[in-house]
Amino acid sequence: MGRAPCCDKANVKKGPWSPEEDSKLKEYIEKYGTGGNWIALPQKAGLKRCGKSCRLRWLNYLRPNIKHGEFSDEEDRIICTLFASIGSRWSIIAAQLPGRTDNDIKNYWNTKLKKKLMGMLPPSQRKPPPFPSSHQGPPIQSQPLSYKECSLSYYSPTTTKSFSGLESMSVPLNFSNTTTSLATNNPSSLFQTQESWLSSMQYYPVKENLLMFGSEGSTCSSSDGSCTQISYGREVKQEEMGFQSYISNGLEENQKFMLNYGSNSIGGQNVTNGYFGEIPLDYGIEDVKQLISSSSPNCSHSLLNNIDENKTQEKVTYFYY
DNA sequence: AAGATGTTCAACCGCGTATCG
DNA sequence: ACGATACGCGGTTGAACATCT
Repeated sequence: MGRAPCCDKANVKKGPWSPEEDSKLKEYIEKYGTGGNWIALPQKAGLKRCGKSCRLRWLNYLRPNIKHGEFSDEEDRIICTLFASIGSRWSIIAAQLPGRTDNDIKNYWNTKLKKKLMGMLPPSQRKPPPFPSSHQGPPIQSQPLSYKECSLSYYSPTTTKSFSGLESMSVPLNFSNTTTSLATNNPSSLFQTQESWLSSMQYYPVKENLLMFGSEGSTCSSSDGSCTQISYGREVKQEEMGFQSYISNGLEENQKFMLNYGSNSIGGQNVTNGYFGEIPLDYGIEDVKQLISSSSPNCSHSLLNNIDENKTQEKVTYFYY
């Protein structure tokens, strides 16, 4: 049995918004706010629209300070770098780009940026060998690496279940310059990009179980105007922890390094999309990482190098473990 | 000029999660 | 604790427009 519809589909208008509808919605929200209830809003505002439709229209088009038009090179860099790091977490990426919406960024990525990146590669590399995805073929690591062997891996302190579909995360990140082996099609590039990405970040222990990425001071924006950027302490909303990483034992002997891109689970067990789940794009995250690491220095290299110089230096990211 | 093909982007859909009673 | 409801997110669709043949 399916979920109950959020509104009476028969009595709501669909399709493009008319200028009249736009002004009705805008006027109402500017006057009364959303009231925290999008479902009831259209009726109050005199609109024959679904609440979700109103919300989307407001967030993606009508709300103040929305930026339309071309993306700057700087924005390109941020998008590429974040995509390489966290995958298609568009709302998080949007939070780093004031005035841009997740929908905008998603569209921009899918229609332009992906192709732009591909164009930077030499022809022989434009279609990299398919990275073993989570749903095709055997896992990269059928046997979990020991923590000594694999300093970057998914780690769940609470479960011994296998990480089906997540094995692609078991990429060694060699902080201590020990040699490692990895069964990927292109381990060196992976390794290189993982390392270059992480080394491009500033990270340092703040407290015993807390690492801080970036630098101090933080402002943020997101598609709904709330602050969803990274995280701000243990009391942050769940959604703000979407970018959380649990890092343990990554920087010292006997330490384990773990990133968790899952929004709600230690060890990433509930990750269903984004980095380690389905990767529907023609060029997945690993491809992008490779692109970023291997394309021309004056462009792609700066993607990684400039991110913290220009943007994330203004951000602060706490990672609990 | 006209049809075919490609591109863009606003909007929709369904799912996971948070919140509330 | 549990079910109902609402929100937010990411993937997908399709109409409008642009470019090609």
